[in-house]
Amino acid sequence: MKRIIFHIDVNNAFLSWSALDLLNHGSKIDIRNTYAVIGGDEKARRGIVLAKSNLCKKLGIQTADTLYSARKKCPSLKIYPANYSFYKQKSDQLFKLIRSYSPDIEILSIDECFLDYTKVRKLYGDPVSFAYQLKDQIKKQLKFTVNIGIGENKLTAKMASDFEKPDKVHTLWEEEVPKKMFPLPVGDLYGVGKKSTEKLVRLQIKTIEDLAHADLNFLYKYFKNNAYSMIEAANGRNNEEVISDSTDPKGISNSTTLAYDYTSFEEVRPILLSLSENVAYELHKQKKYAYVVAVQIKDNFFKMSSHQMTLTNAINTTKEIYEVSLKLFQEFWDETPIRLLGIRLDHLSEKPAYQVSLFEKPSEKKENKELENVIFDLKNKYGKEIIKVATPKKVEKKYLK
DNA sequence: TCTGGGGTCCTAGGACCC
DNA sequence: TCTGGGGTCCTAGGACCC
Repeated sequence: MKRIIFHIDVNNAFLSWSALDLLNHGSKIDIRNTYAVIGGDEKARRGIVLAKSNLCKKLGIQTADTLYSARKKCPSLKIYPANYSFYKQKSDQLFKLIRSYSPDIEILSIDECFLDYTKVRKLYGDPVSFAYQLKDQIKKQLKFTVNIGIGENKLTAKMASDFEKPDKVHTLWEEEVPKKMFPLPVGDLYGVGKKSTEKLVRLQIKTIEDLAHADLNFLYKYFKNNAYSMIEAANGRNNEEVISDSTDPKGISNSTTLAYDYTSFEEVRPILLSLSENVAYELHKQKKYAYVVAVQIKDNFFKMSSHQMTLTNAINTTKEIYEVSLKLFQEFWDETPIRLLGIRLDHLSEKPAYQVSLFEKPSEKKENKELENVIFDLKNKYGKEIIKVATPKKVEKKYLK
């Protein structure tokens, strides 16, 4: 049986939502109709474009451009900071509205989801008219616009929502693939990024049509197992299911770009501590333990590297994560100046699988965990900022004892 | 005042085991 | 008296996504 899949995507999500936030706070202008971007803090070396208005897009400003280059393209550019907690509210409102029509939605990111229309078609009728109705209801109730793409699978639905914007409904049915998708540059295909595009173009594969008709054996030499799925996608074929039950995350990470390059272990320690605390808090919220701890470094040449360790017993406290990350850091840092530091937890488990070692005092361990549970529960109840680290030094002392 | 942060999935090579 | 082979786990890096 043929499926009908929707992909619903908020137009310029962060910028649209910030526009509402500003209007709520008495702004006279709607930044959606101006030369505006949402951008990071340049002084903190986070100066990139997170979202742009359509006017900016016309000037060639792209997401992830440096603000420096964006300003060159548009000297009168206005830059606004991101407001993630407000974005989360808007996102929740959007998914709640969509769920009121069907629980079968798969959330891809803060501003987009798939909806399997196949099962609710009998209730709501023609998919295209329903999509228009849904899009208009979102605009009316939530005051921002979306694009809705409709296809027989996730890939075509996703590609369709990316056609002309904003505030549009597009279909990409099987028979429309040659006309609507084949002429696009190969890099527009979902799953074909910068590196693959460069390689494909070198092989004279420039459009999605070129890729759709490419020889699998030939491409296999360059892309290995990815060659098959790339060709399938180019033909508009995909059989992934819409997965509505949100699956648990596979890992938890937290990283931070430093305001200047760090060159000493003393500078690094409090950062690792605070990263440890953040990931431990996330872990606590998910009631999980981690078997793998990794430390990530981006050096001042932008080279990323990481070092990880698999533990016999899964851990979950700040102290434990901090101790492991200190060890990992010391093992692999080659003293290159550091631009970014991160900690990632992997191989998460429901249980600690903890076996008390012969040489450990179990009571000490228990006390530490119980204290942290109290702290994290307070954070959950009253907000993350309720308990603040007094000074990194002091807390560090506590944890290192 | 140049380049974020949080994810997922895949691959290659080495260790280890039978 | 030249060095098997298959499976699994672990690590590091890379590509891609929003």
